Amino acid sequence: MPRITEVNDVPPEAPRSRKGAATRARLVESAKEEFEETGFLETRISDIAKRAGMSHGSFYHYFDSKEQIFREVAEAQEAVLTAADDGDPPAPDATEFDRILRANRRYFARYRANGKIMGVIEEVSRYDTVVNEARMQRQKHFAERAEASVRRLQAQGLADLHIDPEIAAVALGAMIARFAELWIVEDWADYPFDHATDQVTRLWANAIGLPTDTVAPRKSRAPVKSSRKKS
Amino acid sequence: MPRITEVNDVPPEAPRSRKGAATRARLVESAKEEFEETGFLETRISDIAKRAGMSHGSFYHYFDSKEQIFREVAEAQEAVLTAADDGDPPAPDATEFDRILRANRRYFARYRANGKIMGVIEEVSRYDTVVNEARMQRQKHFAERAEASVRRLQAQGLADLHIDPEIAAVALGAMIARFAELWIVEDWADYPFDHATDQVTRLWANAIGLPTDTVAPRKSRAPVKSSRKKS
Amino acid sequence: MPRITEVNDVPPEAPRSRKGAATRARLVESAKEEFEETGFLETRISDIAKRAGMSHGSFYHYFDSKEQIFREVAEAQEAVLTAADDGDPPAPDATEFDRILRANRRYFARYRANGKIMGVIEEVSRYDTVVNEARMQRQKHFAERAEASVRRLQAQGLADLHIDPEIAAVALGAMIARFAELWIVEDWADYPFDHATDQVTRLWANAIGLPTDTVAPRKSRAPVKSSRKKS
Amino acid sequence: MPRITEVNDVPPEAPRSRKGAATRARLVESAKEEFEETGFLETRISDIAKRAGMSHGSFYHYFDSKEQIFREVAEAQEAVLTAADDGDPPAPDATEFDRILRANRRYFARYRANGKIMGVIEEVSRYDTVVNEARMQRQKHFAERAEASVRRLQAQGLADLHIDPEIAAVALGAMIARFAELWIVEDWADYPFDHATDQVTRLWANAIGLPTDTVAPRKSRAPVKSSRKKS
DNA sequence: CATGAATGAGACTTCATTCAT
DNA sequence: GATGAATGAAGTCTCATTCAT
Repeated sequence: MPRITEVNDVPPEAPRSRKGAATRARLVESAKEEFEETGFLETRISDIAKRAGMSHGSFYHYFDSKEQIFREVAEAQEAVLTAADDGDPPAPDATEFDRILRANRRYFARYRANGKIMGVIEEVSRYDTVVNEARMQRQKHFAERAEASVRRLQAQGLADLHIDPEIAAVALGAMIARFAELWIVEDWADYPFDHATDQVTRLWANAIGLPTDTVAPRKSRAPVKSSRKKS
Repeated sequence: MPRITEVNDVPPEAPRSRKGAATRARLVESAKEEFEETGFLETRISDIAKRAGMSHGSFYHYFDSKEQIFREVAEAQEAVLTAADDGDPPAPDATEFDRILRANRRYFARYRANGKIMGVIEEVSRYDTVVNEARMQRQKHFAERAEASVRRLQAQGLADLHIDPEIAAVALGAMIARFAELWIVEDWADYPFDHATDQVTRLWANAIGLPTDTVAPRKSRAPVKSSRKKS
Repeated sequence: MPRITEVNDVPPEAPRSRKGAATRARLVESAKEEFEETGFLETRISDIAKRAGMSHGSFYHYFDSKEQIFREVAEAQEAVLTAADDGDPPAPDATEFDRILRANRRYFARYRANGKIMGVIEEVSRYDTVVNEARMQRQKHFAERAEASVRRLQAQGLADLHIDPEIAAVALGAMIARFAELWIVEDWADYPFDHATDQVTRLWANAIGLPTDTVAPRKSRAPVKSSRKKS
Repeated sequence: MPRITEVNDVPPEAPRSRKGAATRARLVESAKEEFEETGFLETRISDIAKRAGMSHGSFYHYFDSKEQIFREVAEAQEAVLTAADDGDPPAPDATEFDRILRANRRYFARYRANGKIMGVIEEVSRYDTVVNEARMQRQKHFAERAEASVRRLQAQGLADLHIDPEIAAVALGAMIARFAELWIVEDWADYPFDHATDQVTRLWANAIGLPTDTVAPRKSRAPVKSSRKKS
């Protein structure tokens, strides 16, 4: 299991028949499930093939290695996380706080819907540079949007001018990402979804100096005593 | 390389002679270096032994497995990160902001001094529950201190009462931890140390509503154009 | 890739249609090219099929195995080497030496025109008895002609009676064959074609005691210093 | 089974203990036997290990691959063929013919004593450049000695000046080598050893114009009818 | 304590060959 | 005839771990 740092330059060609495409899709599906249940390192190629109902040799018609199929799984997942909004458009009179809240809620909801595989991606990104690259792209995607947002708010006099938008974007993005991992993958505690989302967004808003005066305290049950799961 | 989830209950007995203890220490030292250079998965036990200048088989006099020796390396590292303050005591008239800044600076400095191995710990913690446990202890260590701090500040009227101290502690700890990894391990950008430290602390302080009015803007070069390294 | 020692008794039926015959010919052609470029062992059936512009599975309509198609390629090649004279008939007053020279020149010229595949045949003949058999037939073909020639010359008083015609035929045939391989396949040295041909023929003639007095020294640049290529 | 063209740059280190050296020697011995009985391609690493009475994994302590161990076997064999004379020194009054005869007899005797492995070397040399290189070295060794010999005889007026010593050396060396292979490996015919040796030497001597007048016809049973084995 | 030889479980890969469409 | 998906036998190789010396 060598540390993977390069992409194979000659991946197996795309399937040429409808049946082949279906088989390939079945493999990706099975791979995702295996990775979720068994983790990356423990998953064997023959497990994936067996789950997809075919011989292990068939795997090699479609993928060169476990790394390669994982990258496909991971990329699909990253795409889900960074996909454009999929719900109702925000109310026209939504506050800035609401906009941020909405984005965070979407992120956490999507993360939670795929917690298992997200954990595996976090793992693999540490030793597969290709996967790491994809993860960094996601990070960057969010960081850029956040940075632009901070600059805009600063220009509008709504955010603290002492804040460096670039660092703020990275640090707050880090907060969201790592909080999601701790909360959902590591099972750190089982905060109520809305409460945690609201609180984290409040931290974000405060951090950049966005006034939250207008924000009703929400029945936010804080301060709660503790919902911690692990000591 | 099975996913490790249990600690071996019968570790090799502690070395009895002085020479044995020295040999053991040499192994730990060599292991750390190998892990830093090669990563956990790629490092072989024989590499560690060779670097320590001894034969392959001798390793087993001191450790049961690569996992076991890694845990020792990782625990030493976690201890360094959470060690009590090692510098001059804070000035008696230090502001609350300064106290937080001081803690963050210490954390980043220590993290930076051991960036390589921290990255490997992040990796391994994803598939070795013992290592993960140690990492979670660190997280918890910081979270508890942060939570207590927030509660105290709220009680003193210095922090936003809408903030849930528990979630704030976890989220802000996550921000610090992940920002450190991105900045130092992932080499996301090369922010000047003091500037980044100051900015992140400012975000923290703002987040909990700690007044920063009294804080001189510092020659914080913000807003900077960009110091990003990777696109 | 088992050592092949038997011929499959039920080869695929000969193609029935014109199109089939053309396809089959295309395969043989492609196979020869692949073998020349890649060698026998490294060539895969799918390489041959791909080069012939058809799918992998189609190969089996025409041939049972890589060995079988190689035999066809090799036999065609052997046939070329042993084919009857193709040029002008020898001058009626040609000397015996000239007759031998003419035969050798023809052999070397044909060998050289197909050096690549000849090398592969030499290789494969070592582990495919069918190919070896064909090669031995060629050897025997030349040996028989040579033996008859020696006997005739001995009867005419033109050759040394101490020479055993059978052994002479084999040994001199071996000399020609192996010299060709060294010179052309192994690239031992780049002797001028006419010079080498002349010299080797002279050795042959001398060996059997055929008088070469009548042979003009030819502008044979011998003794040359050296034209060796490899040390 | 890739076509091998390069030597591994990091071969397993030499055995460090007496026992290891013995084991290694046992492997080489077993490998030679397996190659002789089964041929190179058909021999599996586990066959070699099993014959040497050890697990297949142990093989990898000493060699990286089948190719590597074969090279060692082949080199030892080439060394045998080119070793200095091992018998009684030639009589001081030996004729030039006798000297050549003696060399040829030695070569054939050694070749015959190792016919099986010589055949395998011939095979492997076609697809392993390292083995081929060793074989070419042997060829060159003989060619150089022969060339020097021809030049000397020419200078002494004992050899035909029309002969190019370089080409003669290569061609006559080729004759000896290939005749040995046909005779001994290919089992072309079972010529009596002395008769064949004598005849081939006579061809050699004649070829370069070395007078053989003084040579008693020897009870050379030539001309024999035929001793051919294969049609 | 130290050595390094020996083991063997376990996974990976290739590719000739079959066969349903 | 042609296609290309599917199979699985067969062999390779690694390396953690044991153990006799």
